[in-house]
Amino acid sequence: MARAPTTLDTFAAIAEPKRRQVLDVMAVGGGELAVNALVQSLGWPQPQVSKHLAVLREVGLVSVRRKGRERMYRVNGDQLKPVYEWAKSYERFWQHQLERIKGRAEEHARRSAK
Amino acid sequence: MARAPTTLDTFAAIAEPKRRQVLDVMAVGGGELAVNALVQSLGWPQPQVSKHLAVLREVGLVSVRRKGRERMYRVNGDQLKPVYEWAKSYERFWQHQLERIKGRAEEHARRSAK
DNA sequence: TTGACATATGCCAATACTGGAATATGATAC
DNA sequence: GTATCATATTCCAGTATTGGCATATGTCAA
Repeated sequence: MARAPTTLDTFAAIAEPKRRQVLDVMAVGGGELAVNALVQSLGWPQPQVSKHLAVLREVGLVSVRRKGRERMYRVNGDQLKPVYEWAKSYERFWQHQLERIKGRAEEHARRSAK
Repeated sequence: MARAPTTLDTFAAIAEPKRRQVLDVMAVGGGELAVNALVQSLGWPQPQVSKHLAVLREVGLVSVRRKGRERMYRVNGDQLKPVYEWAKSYERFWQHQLERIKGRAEEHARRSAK
């Protein structure tokens, strides 16, 4: 057996740093952006941009609209809400700084001892 | 050329559904949990649990403490804050969606009232 | 020491993901 | 029609990741 579910979901989609970058550029743009505009902004090969957009589209993180021979992409933030909610449910855990420091020190000691 | 950066970061760590499950069980527990307790709760083979814990440890999502021959794991929610912040920065994109739904509902109500 | 318990690690096979280049599709303009 | 622009898709190679099993490490108890 092998690589597990790989359910192509939102979490998997945003695991790729480049995909987050794509979303970030689109967010700054605010409205719609053509693929070419993204290619310009990001400086990546066009097929690479298109492929990342395809993944984002499949999980519903972006939506597309045809406009002449261009395709206008728009962020669909809706799909990020579950991520937000999930992370937020751990809010109570990010206040115990003493605990964190202690844990890190132990981890470091463990690794150095090897 | 291959599988890209794969910078083993927080986003990649939580991309695995099972890893989120591990965190969720630990969060419900509230405090510390031994590996065996996780194995019991999850019903997975022990090596699998240990390996997922190792990944979570490497990115700092959990911390470990020795207690006799057990290892007590604890959620380190601190590392989830960046995820929370990033998703939150897209808040306006899902509020926008809400506005649109609200607008449509009002429109519908107005038409029904006629 | 020996043995049992708790956890981590190493090795392997299978797979799925990414980037790259070439090519296909689709739409406009001439 | 043909040429050109904009974007998507296909095929490929390389690699990272996962699960499964076996085994190693580490700790306590008798």
